[in-house]
Amino acid sequence: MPKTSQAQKDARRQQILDAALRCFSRDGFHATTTADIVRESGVSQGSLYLYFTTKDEIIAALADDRHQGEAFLNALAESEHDPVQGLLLLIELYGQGLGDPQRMDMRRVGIQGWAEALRNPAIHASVLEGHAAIRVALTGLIERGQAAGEVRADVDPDTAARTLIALFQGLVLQMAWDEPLDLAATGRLVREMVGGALFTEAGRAIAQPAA
Amino acid sequence: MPKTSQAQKDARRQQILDAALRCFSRDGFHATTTADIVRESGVSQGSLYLYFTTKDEIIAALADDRHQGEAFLNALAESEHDPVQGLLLLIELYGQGLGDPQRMDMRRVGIQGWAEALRNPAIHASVLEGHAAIRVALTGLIERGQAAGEVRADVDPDTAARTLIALFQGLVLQMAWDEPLDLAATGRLVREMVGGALFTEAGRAIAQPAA
DNA sequence: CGCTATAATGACTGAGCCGTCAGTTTTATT
DNA sequence: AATAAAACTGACGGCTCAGTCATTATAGCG
Repeated sequence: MPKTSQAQKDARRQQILDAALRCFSRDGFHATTTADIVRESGVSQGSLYLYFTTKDEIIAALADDRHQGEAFLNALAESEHDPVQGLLLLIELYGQGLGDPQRMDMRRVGIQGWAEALRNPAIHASVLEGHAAIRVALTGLIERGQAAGEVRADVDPDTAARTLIALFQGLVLQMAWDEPLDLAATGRLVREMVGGALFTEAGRAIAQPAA
Repeated sequence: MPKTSQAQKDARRQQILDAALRCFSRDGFHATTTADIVRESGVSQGSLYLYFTTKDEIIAALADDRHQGEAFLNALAESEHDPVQGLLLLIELYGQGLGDPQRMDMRRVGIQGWAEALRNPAIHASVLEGHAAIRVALTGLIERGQAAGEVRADVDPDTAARTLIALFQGLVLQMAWDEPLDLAATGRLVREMVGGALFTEAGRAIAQPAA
C-alpha cells in the first residue's frame, strides 16, 4: 500500500520538470547540473533519482511534454473551417504564440533541442516527431485547399508545409535572440507571401476579408 | 628570432580549428573534450594551449572564421546587378549552399552556435554580427529595388530581410536534421513567395526570365 | 501507540575533464 | 659541433559532476 497518492507523485515529478525547464532555458542542457535542478526545484539530490533515472531522461521528458501542447493543431486542421481561413488562422495563432513571454522558456529550451537533435538520437526522434505533427496538419489543410480550388494545384503540399515551418522556426530563433522583430509587419508579410505563392484567385478572394 | 614562420603557426592553428570543427559537428560544443580535439588534430594536449588559451576561445575562433565566408554578400549586394535579379541570385546562391555537403560541418556547428548564443554573450554577439551582415546586404537590395519601383513601397525592408533570413535558417535546420527537402521545389516556392509579397508588377516582369 | 513499508535525504564516490608545467626535442645561428 | 631559444610534449593536479546508498523521516494500519 503506497504512502503517497499518484497525484502527489505526479505533482512532484512536474515540480522537477518545471525547475529543469527554467534551468535549461537559462544555462542550456549541458551547463545545467543536477545540483542546479535540485536547488531550483527544492527536492533533494536523491529524490531527483526517484523520479528520473538519469539527467537525460529529464531532458527527454521535457521534449515529450512539448508535444502535448500541439494537439490543438489537428483539431484546427480537421475542423470545418475553410482551408484558406484555416491556414491563415494557424499562421495567426503561431504568430501570437511568438510574442507570448509566458512561453519564452519553452521556446529557448526548444531551440536547445534543435541543436541537441543533431547528435542525440532520442532527441532527434522526438523533435522530428513534433515537426511531423505540424507538417501533417499543414499538408492536410493545403490539400483540402487544392481540392477546393483555393490553393494552386502546382504547389507540392509537403514542400509548402516544410517551407512555412522553416519560416516560423527562423522567427522563433530570432525572437529568442532578442532581435527587434516587428511582429505585426512580419505577420502581414507572411500572409502576403502565402497568398502570393500558394493561393489561387479564388483563395485570395477568401483570404482578403480575414486580412 | 623565432624558430617557426608565421605561416607555419597559422597552419598549425588552422589544423586545430579544422579538427575542432569536425569534433563539434559530431558531438556538439559541450560533449567534445579537449582530448577529442587533440586526437582529431594530431597535436598534443599541451600544444593546444599554445595556440588557444581556452576551449571557449576555440569556439569563438570558429564563430569568427564563419564570417569570413560571407564577404561575398556585400560584393553582390552593392554590385551593378538589378536589385530584383540580385535578390533572386542571392536566394539562388544560398539555396545551392544548402545542398552542398562540403559545408555540412559548418552548418551543423552553426546551429550549435544558434543555441549557444542563447546563453553565451560572446557567441551571441558573434552570431548576431553575422546575422546583421546578411541583413544589411538584403535591406540594401530591397531599398534599391524600392527606389527603382521594382519592390513594393509598402514593404518594410528590415522586416522583409529578417523574414527571408528566418526562412533560410529554418531550411538549414531541416537539412541538418536529414529531412527530405526537395530543394528544387523549395527554391521555386521561395521565388514565388518573394515575387508575390515583395515585387511590384515591374519587379515581377524582371524576375520572370530568371525563373 | 508501536510496526512496517514507502519516501526522502545529503554526504559521498569514482569517473572524467580542463588546463599546467617540468622536462624533451627541434631549429637557427655561431 | 655547440649553444640557446623556441616549440612541443604528455603525465598529472585540482576540480566538477552524475549518480548512489546508508540512514532518517513519514504515513497508514491494527
